[in-house]
This record gives sequence, structure tokens and C-alpha cells, in this order.
Amino acid sequence: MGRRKLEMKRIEDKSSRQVTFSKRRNGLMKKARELSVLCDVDVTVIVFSNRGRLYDFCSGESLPKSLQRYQNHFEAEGSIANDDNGKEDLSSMYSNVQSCSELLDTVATHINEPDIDQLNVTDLVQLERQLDAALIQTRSQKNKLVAESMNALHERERLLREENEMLMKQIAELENSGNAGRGMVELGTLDNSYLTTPQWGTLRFL
Amino acid sequence: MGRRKLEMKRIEDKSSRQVTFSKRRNGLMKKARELSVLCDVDVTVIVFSNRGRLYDFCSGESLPKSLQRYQNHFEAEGSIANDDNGKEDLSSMYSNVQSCSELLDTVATHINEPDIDQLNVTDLVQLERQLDAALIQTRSQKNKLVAESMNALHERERLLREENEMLMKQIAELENSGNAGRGMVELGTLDNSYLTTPQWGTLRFL
DNA sequence: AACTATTTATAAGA
DNA sequence: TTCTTATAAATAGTT
Repeated sequence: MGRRKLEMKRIEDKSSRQVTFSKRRNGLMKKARELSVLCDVDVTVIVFSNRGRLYDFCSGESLPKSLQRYQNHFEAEGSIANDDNGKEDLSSMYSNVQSCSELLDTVATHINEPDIDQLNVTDLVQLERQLDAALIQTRSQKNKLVAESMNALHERERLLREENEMLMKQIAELENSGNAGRGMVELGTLDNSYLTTPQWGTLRFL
Repeated sequence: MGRRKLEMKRIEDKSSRQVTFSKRRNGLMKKARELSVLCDVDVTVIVFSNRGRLYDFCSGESLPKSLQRYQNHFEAEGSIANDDNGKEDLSSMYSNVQSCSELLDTVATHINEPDIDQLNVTDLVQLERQLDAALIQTRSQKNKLVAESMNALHERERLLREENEMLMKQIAELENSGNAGRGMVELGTLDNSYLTTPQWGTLRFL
């Protein structure tokens, strides 16, 4: 959107690359801010110039906090060095599922504790383990549901194919028995090539 | 840039907020990609919808690597228990992201180290980070592939249904034009009830 | 999911 | 850099 259309490749002229970088960087940050405000979402943008200079935008209060949130989205599963020292592990404690909201309440209460000294390392270790356990359980449940969903999809596909074949046979029969040249149907136009690559393999990896 | 100018505040109507979110999120990602290509810089964008769905863009090969780079920018303070006893620490060894197999080899070697004292806390912090990064990357890729697979399945289902409908119409035509009582087909025996409960909803949660 | 009327971003020039 | 301006892009509201 300028005097002429730009090719989408590295701008070779150093000077105009620098100018474009400055303009578009500001544009990107502005867009990010607008998105976060208009749609009430968290947005984080990090830009590294190739000279190592850092520019960032973060809709939340702090970038590290946002990145932490990002990591929490993926991280955790059974870590190496699970220092299980003799005492009752929490898995039993969590065998009865605490509801998500209850758990979040617990965390919020602990984190917002006015006197932070009230939270000693032991408490935090407990909390960390609880959250780990909850995360593992959550992910496990998620994977289970996704697997079920995919199974249902594959089953539906199978049924549809069967029905499809049945219908084709019926058409063939009708054509053979009917008056030639009347009500002709071009079966050859049906393209089944997209049916030849089932992806069952994926399910194995859940 | 629309029919009218928008106030820069949260869009209250839920529906249009959702639409705007989708449009502007795509716009932002596109801008980010263009900036990284045109100006040859590293750009990372992370968006959390307020329902916790995650969208991201990263110009480098891996988001963890970019985040690592970001962290390094502020991490002059050194890590916990930085007992640097002269020898080169693992950070240099790990500055270049390793392949999965290399990483696993490294871990195996280190964990099986006969003399465990060779591994100080700094080394382990490095190793932990590497593994975190690898895990994030792996899970992210897995989720992406599963989502793609489900999309493919839904698409195939849609095509099959379309073809199915077409075939039914053809049968109806053939029957109307053919001799009555000859080559009759019981269309009523086809049970389509299992087609009425699409499970698109599941995909939202990936 | 498409379609436009507008607004916005920005490439080039000064 | 900064401003200006012609033009390309994005997108708000509509269908």
C-alpha cells in the first residue's frame, strides 16, 4: 500500500529496508494494540532486528508474564527427576477430580496472599504438584476426547462410503433394466480419488 | 478502514467482536510475516483469545528458540547458583538448537553420567530449558498435525455427503423415468440418522 | 463466506 | 528523519 506494490522478498537496498522496517514495525505494534483493545484479548509481539535490537509490545502488564502464560499452555507433563520422597504423593489427593474452578480458586487465593511469606517453599511445591497433576489429567482427558472424536469421524466416513457404494450399484441396476438412452447418468463424472488416502495413522500418535 | 471508523475500545457486541477478532488476527499475522520477510528480522506474535485459545506466528524456525533469544536479552544476572568453576558452561554448547535425536543423546549421556557431580546446577538449568523448548515444539507440532488431520476428515465427510446426495437424486430420476414396478429400489431402507450429529465442536478445543 | 465503501497503512518522493 | 501524497491493503458493515 504505497506508490507501488512491493514484492514479498527481502528489500535489498539497506536504506529503504531500514525505513520500511521502522514504518512497518510501528504499524505492526499499532495493529497489535488495536486487536487487543477491540477484541479484549492478550497479544504479544516481539521483534528482533538483525542487529540484535529488541522491540516488543505486550497487552498484559508484563512480557515475561505473558510468555509464562504461553509456556503454561504447553509445558509440564511428567518431568525428569520426579523427586518422589516417600510421603504420600498427590496423585491420590487428586484421584477425586477437583473441579477446574475450585482449583483455579485455590491458586488465585494462594497467589494473591497478602503476606507472601505465608507461602513457604513446601507450600509452593505442593501447589506446583497439584497443578502438574491437574494439567496431566486435563491433557489426558483432552486426548481421550479427541481420539473419540476422530474415531467417530472415521466411522461416519466408513458408513458413508458403504452407502455410497450401495447407491452406485442401484444406479447401475436401474440403468441396465431401464430404457436405453432415457434418463442417462454419467457415472464416470464422479471423482472418488480423494477417498484413497485415509489418515488413520494419525490416531496412533495421540 | 471499513464502512465507518471504529472507536478504539472493546467491541461490546459479542458476534461482531468475534468476527473482528478473526479478521484482525489474520491481518496481524500477515503483517508480521511481511515484516519479517521484507526486513529480514525475527518476529514473534502470540495471541490469546479470552477463552484461552492460542494463536501464534514465528518467523524463525521455532518459537522456543525465539523466546530463548528474548530471555537471553535480559538474562545478564546469571542463573540460580551460578557456581562457575572455570570450565565452559553448557549454554554455549546449547546455543544452537539441536536436532531431536541429538538432544536425546545428550540427555541420555548426561543422565547416565557415572560421576553425577560433573553436572552442576547451571548445566541442569540449561538442560531443563532445552528439554522444555523441545517439548513445546513437539507438542505444538503435534497439535497442528492433529488439527490438520481433523480438518481433512471433515472435508472428506462433506464431499462424501455431497456425492451421496447427488447419487440419491440420480436414483430418484431413474425411477421416475423407468418402467414402474421394474428394478424397484427401497430407498427407505437407507438410514441417515447417523449423519445428523456433526462434531465440529471438538476441533475448537485443540 | 463474499462483497464494497471507506479508512488506514505505507512506498516513494521531497 | 519527517512530511506529503498517490496508491495498495485492510477491514466494518452488509448481504
